[in-house]
Amino acid sequence: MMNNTPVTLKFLAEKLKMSVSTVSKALNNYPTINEYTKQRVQELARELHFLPNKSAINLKEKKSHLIGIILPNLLDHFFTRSIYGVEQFATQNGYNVIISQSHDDLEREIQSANRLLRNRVDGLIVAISKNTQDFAHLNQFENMGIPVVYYTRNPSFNLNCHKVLGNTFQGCYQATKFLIDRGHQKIAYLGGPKMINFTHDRFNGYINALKDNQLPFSSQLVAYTDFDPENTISAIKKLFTDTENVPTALVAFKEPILFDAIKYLKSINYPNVNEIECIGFGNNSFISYLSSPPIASIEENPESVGTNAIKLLLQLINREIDIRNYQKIMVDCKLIVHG
Amino acid sequence: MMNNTPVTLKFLAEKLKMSVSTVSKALNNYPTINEYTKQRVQELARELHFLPNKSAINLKEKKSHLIGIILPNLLDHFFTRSIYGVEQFATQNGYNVIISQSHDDLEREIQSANRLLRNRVDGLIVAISKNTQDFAHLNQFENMGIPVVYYTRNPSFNLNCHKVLGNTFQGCYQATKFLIDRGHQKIAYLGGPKMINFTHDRFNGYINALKDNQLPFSSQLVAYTDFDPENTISAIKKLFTDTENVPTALVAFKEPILFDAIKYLKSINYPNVNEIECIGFGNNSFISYLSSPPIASIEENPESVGTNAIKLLLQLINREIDIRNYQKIMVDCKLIVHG
DNA sequence: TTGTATGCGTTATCAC
DNA sequence: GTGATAACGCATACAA
Repeated sequence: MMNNTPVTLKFLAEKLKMSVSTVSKALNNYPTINEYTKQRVQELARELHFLPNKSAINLKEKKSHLIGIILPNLLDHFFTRSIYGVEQFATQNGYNVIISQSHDDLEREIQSANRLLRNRVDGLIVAISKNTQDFAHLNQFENMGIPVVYYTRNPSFNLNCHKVLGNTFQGCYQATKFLIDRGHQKIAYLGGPKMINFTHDRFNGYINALKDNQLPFSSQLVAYTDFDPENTISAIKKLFTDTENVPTALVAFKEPILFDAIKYLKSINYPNVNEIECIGFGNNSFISYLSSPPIASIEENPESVGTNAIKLLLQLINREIDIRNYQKIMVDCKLIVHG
Repeated sequence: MMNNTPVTLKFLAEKLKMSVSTVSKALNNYPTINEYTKQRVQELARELHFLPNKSAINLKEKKSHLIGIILPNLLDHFFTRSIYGVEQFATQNGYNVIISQSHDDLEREIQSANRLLRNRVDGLIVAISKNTQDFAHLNQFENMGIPVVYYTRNPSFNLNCHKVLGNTFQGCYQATKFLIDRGHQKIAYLGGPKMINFTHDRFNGYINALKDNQLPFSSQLVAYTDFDPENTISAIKKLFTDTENVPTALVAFKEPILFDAIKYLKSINYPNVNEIECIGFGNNSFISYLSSPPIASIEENPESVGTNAIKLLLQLINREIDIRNYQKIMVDCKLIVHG
């Protein structure tokens, strides 16, 4: 059952007493090749389970057919779901996807980037770590003519890069508006790491919803954290200790962080925790298991973000869009009301 | 900044007025090459950012340096965590990992397998779908001399394949024993799909723990489900309706399914739900957010399962272990008591 | 309609 | 110490 001599074009050619190029053309359905010849070649190829050697094709075409993707963490369902969109479309177009996790660590992100570069990926999709401020390791790619698409997390100050983003402004606006419409006057905002664009757009959505509905803004109602539960607790303490200015609702930049917040409030027996109406980004499937779930979630449509990223990347790879013609694509969020 | 002529060995050779082979040897630190020559070559290579062409090397070495991995779903933290172990070790050894999700669907698993075969992966790691009973699509690999390692989910009846498994017998035994030691007499067992080896080992662990502790077995206390919440509800109905034989504790084959079960019991206002002591496989990080969390979890050490799988696979690829010398590796579980 | 020759970028064998 | 040459497997321009 196990073949020792590999089945190559040459091998087929010898068996068929034809030239290698005829075999090659026959398999690739060249119009100049005789029908009968094609049949003979294709039949033998099938019979001997001929598989074209991908490395040889890659060498010839000067392509690896590999797409690199760097992201912080696959335990975050946003990224896992975004992968789904990427793989789907990449696969359909003959590309394989190599996933590399940075664990939100700059050093590992740099290593991932260098490794993917050495492996000559044809394009890169990246969600930067929370510490990424210098982009030399990512700029290498464009300098070699390899397109890069930043998705979700990206250098917000930089216009000279391709971006695919969730429209977190709109998402946050909608969430805040929803809470206002339910009669809340004191809506707290719990924001994420300031380095990355986690913060600005969402915060602006929050602010604008307040303004558009004639609610006053109070800096007492805003606090920032990151992915460390300790910092979330500090932030929550800040928001909920001023007894004269107690929030009755809360918008958080990310769902697990919101859960940490609620967990803390419960742990200190904060009065009427269940009456605080909360909304976070994510729409995590675990919500259905929570005893006091958020009243709604901001669905970020990660699959769509992923699909848009890979579609743009392939257009750049295929030179359908010039690599210097920087694109920005926004994917709308959707408010999902629970229960 | 953007190079148009690619930096190849030939290009370097011309610049340096040397032969291509000398440049190649210099870069690979051949002992026969003059020290000064090496320096000149390596310096220019660094200066011009020379990157050896992976496709050419792959062609020469008859390797793709690609590892394929087929698994049901990345939303399952077990698999996501197992990936971590795989990637870590694969990367260190110069391999890239291509992940392919079957979504527990046989048809998609077959497509994934064929795609990975076409891409000539050097080895395959696979957790089969819940419907996989025919293995032709996976046997292709071994027939071409490409090693396959089954991990976690595998054809339990088949000894002629390489396996890396969590020791679910031991995990389930430990969990059941733990509940017995806490005084429970009626411990229910909620098992998974019967096709795959989800079931046998765990069930045996349960049974053996009962037996070793002189507790009677009752088929009333055993029910089976899969990943469909509907079926879980049916199973739970079976377990908790016989009022004379009501379980006071429950062991479940997978944590999210356990959560579905508890959620259902709560939804029907089952009396004293919080007093039912539950244990499931997984040790999901979301547990800390649950108001009535399981009393303990069976930690399956997925990272270690992944690491063992890739280590075995690389040994097979490198012919350090004969491909017909079938290996079976067990990774112990650990009972994690919460709170 | 088919075959010959060349090149993709690298490594390895053998001369020199 | 260094260099010419072949080979890996495939695709294609050109010749026949």
